[in-house]
Amino acid sequence: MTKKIELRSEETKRSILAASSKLFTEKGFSAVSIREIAKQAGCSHTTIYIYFKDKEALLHAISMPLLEELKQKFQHILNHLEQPSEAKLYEISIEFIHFCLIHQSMYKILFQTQTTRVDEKEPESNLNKLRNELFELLMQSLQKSLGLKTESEELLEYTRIYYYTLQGIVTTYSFSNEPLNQIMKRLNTTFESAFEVLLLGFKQKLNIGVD
Amino acid sequence: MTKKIELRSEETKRSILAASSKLFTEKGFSAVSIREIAKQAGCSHTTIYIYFKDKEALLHAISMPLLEELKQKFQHILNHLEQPSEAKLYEISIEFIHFCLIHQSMYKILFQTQTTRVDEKEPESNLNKLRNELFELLMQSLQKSLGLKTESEELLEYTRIYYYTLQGIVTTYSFSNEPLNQIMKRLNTTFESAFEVLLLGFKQKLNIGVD
Amino acid sequence: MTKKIELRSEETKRSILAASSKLFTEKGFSAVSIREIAKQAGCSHTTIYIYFKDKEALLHAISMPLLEELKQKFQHILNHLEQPSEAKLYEISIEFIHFCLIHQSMYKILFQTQTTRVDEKEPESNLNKLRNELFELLMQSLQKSLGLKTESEELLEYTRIYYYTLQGIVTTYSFSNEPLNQIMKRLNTTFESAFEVLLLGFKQKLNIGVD
Amino acid sequence: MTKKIELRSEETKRSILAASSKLFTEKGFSAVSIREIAKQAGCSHTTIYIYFKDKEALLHAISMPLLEELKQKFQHILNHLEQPSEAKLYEISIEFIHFCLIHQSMYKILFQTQTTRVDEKEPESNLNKLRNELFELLMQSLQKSLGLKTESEELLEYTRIYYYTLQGIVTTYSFSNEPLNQIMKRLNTTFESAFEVLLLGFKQKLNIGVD
DNA sequence: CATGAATGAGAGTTCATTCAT
DNA sequence: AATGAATGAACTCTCATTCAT
Repeated sequence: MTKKIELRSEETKRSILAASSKLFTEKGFSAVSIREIAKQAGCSHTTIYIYFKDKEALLHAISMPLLEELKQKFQHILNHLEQPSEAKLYEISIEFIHFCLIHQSMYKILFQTQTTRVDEKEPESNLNKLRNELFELLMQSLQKSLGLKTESEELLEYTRIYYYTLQGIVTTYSFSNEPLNQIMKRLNTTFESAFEVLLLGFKQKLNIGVD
Repeated sequence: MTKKIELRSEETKRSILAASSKLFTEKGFSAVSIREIAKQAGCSHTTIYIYFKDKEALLHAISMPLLEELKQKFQHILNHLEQPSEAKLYEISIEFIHFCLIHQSMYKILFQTQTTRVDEKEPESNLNKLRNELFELLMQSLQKSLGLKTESEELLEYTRIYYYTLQGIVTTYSFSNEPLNQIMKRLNTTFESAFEVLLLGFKQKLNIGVD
Repeated sequence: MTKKIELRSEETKRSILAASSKLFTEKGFSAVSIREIAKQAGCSHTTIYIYFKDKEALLHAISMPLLEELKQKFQHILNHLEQPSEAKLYEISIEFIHFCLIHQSMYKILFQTQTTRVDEKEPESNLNKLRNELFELLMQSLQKSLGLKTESEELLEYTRIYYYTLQGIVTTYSFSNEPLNQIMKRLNTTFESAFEVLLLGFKQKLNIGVD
Repeated sequence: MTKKIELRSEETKRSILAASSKLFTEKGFSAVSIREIAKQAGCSHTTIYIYFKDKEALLHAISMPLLEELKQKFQHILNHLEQPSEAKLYEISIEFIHFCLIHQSMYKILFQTQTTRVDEKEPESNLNKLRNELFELLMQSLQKSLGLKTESEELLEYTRIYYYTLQGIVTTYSFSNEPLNQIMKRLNTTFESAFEVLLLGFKQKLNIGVD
């Protein structure tokens, strides 16, 4: 009996999450109204308030699985693919860019929002934790590409630089109206070049430092 | 006689601009209401409509001088400072980052908004023009640092890459709550390193290409 | 359970319709504000937007039943009354004039507004359809009074002329401040005469045409 | 000295009147703003308030000359044209219809508004006086066409009926979006027919009455 | 668990009008 | 005589949210 209800409840919650995810991604957080989400989710707008304190809580609930998904992609590339380290780094990077451009309007929230709400401890720190994990994976990949020691100062620094460039690319291309495919194509050549430049720079700088 | 009035009018307009500038910067464009601006400016909200067609017009009126100011800083560094090219590029970059972080929430509008309003030609294209000019100045500075030919393909590509990194840094640090001074300090070491890496990378890649 | 709620909802909707109807009739469409309606209806102004998309939708919701009612009166006179055709025509006409004068300020909307909104097909075309049906009934009545063929050119023309005169009477008397009863009385003699003149004219013209 | 100023003043007033007249005619009274008039008149909107108490006063100041103009056309047709009486009546009628359709949006004010404002005695009664004079001229023309006695009861009644039809035609065609030329063409055949019908009816009724 | 009903706050914008000059 | 500056009231409409059921 109760199980049935619980199941239904779960389902409703999931459909709300799916709807918000879709809409936020398409139109951006503040451009989507609660009623719109409810309509898409096939429930009343009041129902949303049963599961989520407010609009922002909903947002955070969405962010997690998205980032989780990205993390798994990263891990898969790192662990299950038979490729040289650099190729893996390249692939991870493209994956990251692609992911950010797909979730254009969520992007800001996913990567840039300060997790301010301290009252509800858990969800925020979790989000932060995930972000850090993604960064760690990127670092790990860069480390292998450059043959650096695991915990060196340089590694952290270089990863940051690398990460900035990725972010910069995303922000720049974020506001184009072209379809994603085209953007990714146009972007590919530029990124390839950027990738080369950065790796060359890193290596060169390491050599100099050694001297 | 009339001068007094004109002066008062000018003052009102200025106070509106100052208020909007402040508020937009603090809270972002759409989070600020016309009435809020009026209160801050010390006038009625209808008065704003005397001077500016609508909210967006107000925004553009603010954007232009800001970018103009930045452009002049760029030009000053490029033309009037006695420094090696690389030092100039470095300084321009820091200036750019600093500027973007000061105008945090305006940033998006200043650099990332598609200029959609095509009906009224002037204001928008002017904004775009300014943006391009800023990019040109950056390109020019990079060109001199790398000793490249003025219109080479590589130059454009490298400038893009360089610009991405700047953007990336800005976006990353944009959402910190630290005071600007501290951010700039923290950021300085990282950027110094990034700067080195990029230039090394560019040069290396040019050499390889030559071979 | 739910029935109670539904009933309340229905009641609210009805009270909104009643209020708008009253106010529009008294003061004219654009002179009435949504908040005014809400106050009269005893609800918040936002509630109105729950039931009606916007002000215009509200207007149409009012118009339809009114015209429907008039149409039924027409039909009742035509079909259920034992009277000579001319008497029926006379009665229909008086009914029409009466109706228009009761709904003074709605009059313009009911009969004269171009139905511009083409995007949402239904409501508008329905209104137009109703208008045409009323005209058809009038035509039918005139046809029987004159003994004309159903689809003749003359019939259409004469109905137009007849309709103009009705409209003219309404417009003329529309702006008097007298109570409706008195107007109708004053108007009666004049209309009786107009009725005679027109019918005589029509018949005479038909005879001449025949010769 | 003073004369020059007075002249200028007169001129300003005239330009305001001209502007309002044009705009009211084009867009209707309430759709025109004071500022719009001022712009068209080439003066400040505050200037308007020097000459006219408020928007409505402006409206009444415009009405008079317009009606005056129409009256003169009527008189010209009646007195200076060499045509049979019926032709003159026809022409007057067409003139009337034409006038009303040109001044579409003023129409309501010109012919239908109750002159309520009693505080300023003069202008209103003048407007009413003019309206009556126009009606008188129409009556006079009809009287000659029917060969009736000047002050007969029938004449008044028939003129009313005739006037209703004119009004009805105007109201009906008022809301078309076609250009005036086309409307007048379409309207011509219908009116010709209506004219015939009415005159035939009048004459017939007179004959019957005599018998 | 879920919902329709209802709301207050607030958004941008326009208006006729007044005041000081 | 004429004006630019400035205002308050009002407009339609949207929103996130709460309440009673």
